[in-house]
Amino acid sequence: MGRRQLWDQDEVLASAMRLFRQRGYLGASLRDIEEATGLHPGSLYRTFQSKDGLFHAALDAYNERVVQDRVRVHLLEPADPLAGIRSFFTSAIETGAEPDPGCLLTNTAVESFTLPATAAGVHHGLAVIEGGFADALTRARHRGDTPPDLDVATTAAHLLALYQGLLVLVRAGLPRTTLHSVTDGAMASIGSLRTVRKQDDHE
Amino acid sequence: MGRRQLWDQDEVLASAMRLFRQRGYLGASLRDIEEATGLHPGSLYRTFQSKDGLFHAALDAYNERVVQDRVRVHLLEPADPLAGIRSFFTSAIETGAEPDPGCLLTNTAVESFTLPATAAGVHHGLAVIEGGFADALTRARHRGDTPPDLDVATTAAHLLALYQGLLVLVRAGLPRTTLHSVTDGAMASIGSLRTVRKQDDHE
DNA sequence: TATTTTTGTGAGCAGTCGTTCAACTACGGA
DNA sequence: TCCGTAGTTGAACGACTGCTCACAAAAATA
Repeated sequence: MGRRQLWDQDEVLASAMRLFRQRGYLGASLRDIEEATGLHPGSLYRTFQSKDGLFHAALDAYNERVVQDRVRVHLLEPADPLAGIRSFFTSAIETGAEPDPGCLLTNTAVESFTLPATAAGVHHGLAVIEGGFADALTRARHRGDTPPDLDVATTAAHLLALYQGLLVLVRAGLPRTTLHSVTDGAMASIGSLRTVRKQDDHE
Repeated sequence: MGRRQLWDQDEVLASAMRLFRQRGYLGASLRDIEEATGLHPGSLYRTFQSKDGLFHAALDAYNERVVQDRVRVHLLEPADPLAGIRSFFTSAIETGAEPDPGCLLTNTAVESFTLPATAAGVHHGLAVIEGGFADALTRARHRGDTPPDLDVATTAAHLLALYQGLLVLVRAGLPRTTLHSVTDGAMASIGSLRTVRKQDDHE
């Protein structure tokens, strides 16, 4: 059935993902992509149709691999959900990369919000993170680690915003101490959001 | 002393600022800038030396006008500091512009972190916001609106991260209801951060 | 008025952008 | 072995990029 493909699609997407995280969509030229992936334009366009196509494939791969993995490891699986939430935050700070590539979702939301197909990918990734927070919070509540009337949904949205904000500050290059105090604030703020319904507040 | 300048520098910087907020640094071409400001390249380069130069001037103007104004109006001046903090958040949601241009600091931190001169401008703007939060929190504590042992510095960093995260979610185009619940979370979380050190806190 | 000094104008430069495509290479089936 | 098919290669395209500069226009000075 003809010649075999010489390259691995997962590897190529991983390289493209790395490049887009560091330089952004507009900042990564096709020459850069060529160098990073080792693919010549012909092969690239045969498979992904366009730069947009490659970007969306990379964004999907980011959601399916990086985001889902991180959510599973830190938010869904740990026996201690609150400790998991904390490690979810701290692991975003200590990436080791310099300069920090940040999160492709954050960067994409801010940079290329105009492309409509992109918005869907970003929304999906954010929803996965928010869902992970909600799951961890629900489990923490059942364990008695939070107030019983914790407003899980609102707290999950709150943590999502805090996490995205942390990634902005990471990207801005703020000192580690500041970033860690944001994590401390995130953990401390869990439990401050109760369901408003009946106020039976005793403490 | 020669011919007079026909254009107003503040107006030009305001137009450039608007364009950079919407499209980003890389997304705004010099032809776009020409159209937005009404300036021809010759005048632009005579005054600002380069596209970078114009961008930095626009970033400085953003810090000095937009950021400082917002901080003063919502965080420094209101008699009720907590209400001011709330309005600081909600006013970032209801901008009326579509799509929302977001915050030039957030966008710049994420997009063009490589340019070193840019980092200084971003850091400065973020510090102004954080300082505004700290001022409002201190005043709220003196009024008895927060626990007396509120950790002002950490809470200010916490609110800064939340605010930046909110701007990311705004830019991602999440529904208003989600954004408002982030604001609710921000307000509820104030007071959850106490000073850890065991000390004689009377005030 | 003539001269000097500053600013405005926009055609045009060299380089880069995303993209195409014709020639070439390797594989399966006849 | 030869053909049909799928994949690879890289030169080249028009459009666009940031930027320059020779020239025109207007104000201050002589």
